Amino acid sequence: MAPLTFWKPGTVGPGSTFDRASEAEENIVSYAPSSSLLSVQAQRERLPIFKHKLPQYLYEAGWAQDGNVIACTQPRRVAATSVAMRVAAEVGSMLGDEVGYTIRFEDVSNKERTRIRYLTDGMLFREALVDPLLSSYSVIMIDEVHERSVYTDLLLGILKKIRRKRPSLRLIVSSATLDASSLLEYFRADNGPDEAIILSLEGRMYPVEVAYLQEPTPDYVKKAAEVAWDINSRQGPGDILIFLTGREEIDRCLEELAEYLPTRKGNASRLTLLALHAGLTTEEQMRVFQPAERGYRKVIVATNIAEASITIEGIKYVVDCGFVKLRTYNPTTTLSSLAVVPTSLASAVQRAGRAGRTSPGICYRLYPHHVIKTFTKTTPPEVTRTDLTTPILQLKSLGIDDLMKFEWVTPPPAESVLRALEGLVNAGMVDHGGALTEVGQKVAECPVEVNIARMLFSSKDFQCGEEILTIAAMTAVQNVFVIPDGADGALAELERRKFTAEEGDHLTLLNTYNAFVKYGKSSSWCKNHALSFRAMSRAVSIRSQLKKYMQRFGLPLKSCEGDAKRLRQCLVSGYWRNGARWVADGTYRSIRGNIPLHVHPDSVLFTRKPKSGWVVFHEMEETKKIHIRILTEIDPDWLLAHGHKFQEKSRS
DNA sequence: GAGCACTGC
Repeated sequence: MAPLTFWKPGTVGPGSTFDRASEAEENIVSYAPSSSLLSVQAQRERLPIFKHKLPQYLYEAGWAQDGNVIACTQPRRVAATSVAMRVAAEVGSMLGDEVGYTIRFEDVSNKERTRIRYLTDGMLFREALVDPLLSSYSVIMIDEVHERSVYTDLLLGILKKIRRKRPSLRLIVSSATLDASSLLEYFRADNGPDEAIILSLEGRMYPVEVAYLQEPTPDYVKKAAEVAWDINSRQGPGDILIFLTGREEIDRCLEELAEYLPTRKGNASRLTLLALHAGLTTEEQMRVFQPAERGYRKVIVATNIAEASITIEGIKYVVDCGFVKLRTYNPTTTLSSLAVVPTSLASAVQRAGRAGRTSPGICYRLYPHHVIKTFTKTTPPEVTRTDLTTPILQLKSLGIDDLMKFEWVTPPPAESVLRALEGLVNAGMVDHGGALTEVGQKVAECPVEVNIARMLFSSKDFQCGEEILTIAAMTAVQNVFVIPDGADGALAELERRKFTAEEGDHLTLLNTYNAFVKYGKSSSWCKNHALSFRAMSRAVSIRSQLKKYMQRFGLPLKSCEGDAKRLRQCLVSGYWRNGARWVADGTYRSIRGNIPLHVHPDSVLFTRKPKSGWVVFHEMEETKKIHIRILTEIDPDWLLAHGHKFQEKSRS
C-alpha cells in the first residue's frame, strides 16, 4: 500500500487556525460587568469556573433563597439527567430533592424542595406556555447554545422579552463555539447595566494535532478505511473514531476494513470493528463503550451521533471525512431535504476534539488544508432550516402575535414564517386575522404536529379516537422496524409482514402497536419480530401522554371496531394536503404541484399499487429522490370532502 | 423500483 500523504500544520505547512482550539480550557471569555454573578466568581478567587459547577455556586451564593429556583437547560434528555445526577451527588442531595430534573415523561423534581433544576430546553419553553414570565426562576442557564436547536433559539427569544418585564431574572448563556460578543450584544441591546450574562467557552482536555490530506480524495469512505488501517500499522495504542455521513457509508467502510484484516502485520493490533448510528438497537450502541479486549484496538465508524450526543472515552485518533448529512427545508415547496454537505468549521473542531478526551490525540481530516477556508463558520441554526408550523403556533399561544417583531437570535426566512401561518390558517388553528382559534389554543399545548392534532380532533366525528391515538403515537417515533443487513434482514422482513395491513402503513403501525401490547410489551418479543423495543416503549409513553390531552379536550376514546374506512377518512382529515395519485410507472404525483414522488422502501405499499390509485402520506423528504413515507390508500372523494379549500384554490 | 443525519415536546 502506498504511504499516506498527510501534513500537519505547524510541522510541515503553514500554521493552522486550529492551534488555538487545542489549547482552550474551559473558561469564561465574556461577561457583563456590574452583575451580582461576579461576586460568585470573586468568592472562588477567580479559579477556573467549571460550567457544571455554576448552578452549585449560585445556589451556595443564595440565588435559590425565598423559593427561587435555578434552572439549567440542555438540548438533550440524557444530558439533563446525567448532569443532574452528577450535581446531586456533589451537593449531597438525593436526586429529585434539592437537585432534580424534568424531561418529557420524567419529572424527578420536587415542587417545594428542588432548588437546582435541570431540564430540556423544550420543557422550559413549554413551561412558559403556562407561566409566561417563568416566575419561579431566579437564574436560568441555557447550556450548549452553540448547537442552536429550535427550542434553544425560541427560549433565548422569549427570555429577552421576559427580562424586560422581569429584570431581576438572571441569564447565563453557555456556548462552546458561538461568537460570544454577538450573543452578548443580542441581550444587551436594550437592557440596562444590570444585565447578567456569562458566556463560557469550553475546551477539550488534551491537545489534538490536526493532519490534512495533501490531495483531495475521490472516495472518502475507502480513504477512511485506508487511514484507519495505516494508523493501526504505524501509530501507538488508542482507539479510532471515524466520522461518516450515514448508515450506508458506515457499512461500506466496515466492509473495506474487514478486507484489510488478513493483511495484518505481526506487531499491529487486532481490530474490533464497530458501527455507531441512531438506527441501531440500544444494545448495539452500548458495544462502543466496552473497552477493547487485550491486543485489540477499537475502530468505531459513526455518524454525527458521535459528535455531540454520544461521548466515547479512550479515543486517540479521529478520522473526519469532512461531510455531514444535514436537513434543510424549502418553505416554498414545503419540502424538506436531507443532503450531504461539507461540515462547518465549528463541527470540524468538535469532531477533532473527540480525539483528546483522555490523552493527546490526532485528527486526520480527509481533505486538503485549503478546503477548510470554504467551510461556513457554524452550521446554520435549525430555525432557519425547518418547518416552523408548531413553533409559531406556540409563539402565538404565548401572546406573541407579531412574528416579524419577535426578536429571533437568527431570523428564519420570512417565507418560512408565512408558510407556517398559512398552514395554521388552513388547519383552523389561526383565524384570518392572525389570532389563535379555540382549537389552536388547545393544540398549542399538545405535543403533536398540527396535522396529527387535526385527526385527534376529528376522531370525535369518525368515532375512532382509540385507534387514531395509537397511530398518532406510532408516527411520532422513528426506527420502529429494525432491519439488519444480509440474511437476518430478509428474516426480519418476513417478521414485519405479519403486521402488514392491506390499507397501508398507518394500519400496519396500529397492528404492530396492538400486538406489542397484547404480547406483554416484552423486549424479547420485539427482538423476535424485528421491532425496536426502545421505539415501541416510547410509543406507549407518548400514547398515554396524548390520551390525557384527549381526555382534557373532551375527545372520546371510541374504537372504530375494525371499520378501517372510518379510520382512513379520519386520517384524511389531517393529511388532506398530503394526497398523491399513482401513475403507471409506479411513482406518484402530489396533488399539490403534481410533483413526482417515490414510495419509500420501508412502506408496505412499496411493492403494491393501491386499488383506488390514491394515497395520503405522513411526510415527504428529498434525498436522491423525493420519497413519501407512511402511506395509506384512500378514496379520492375523501380529499374533496376534507380538502375543499385546497380544491377551490387549485381551480381558481 | 431500493433506502433516515440528529434532537425535542
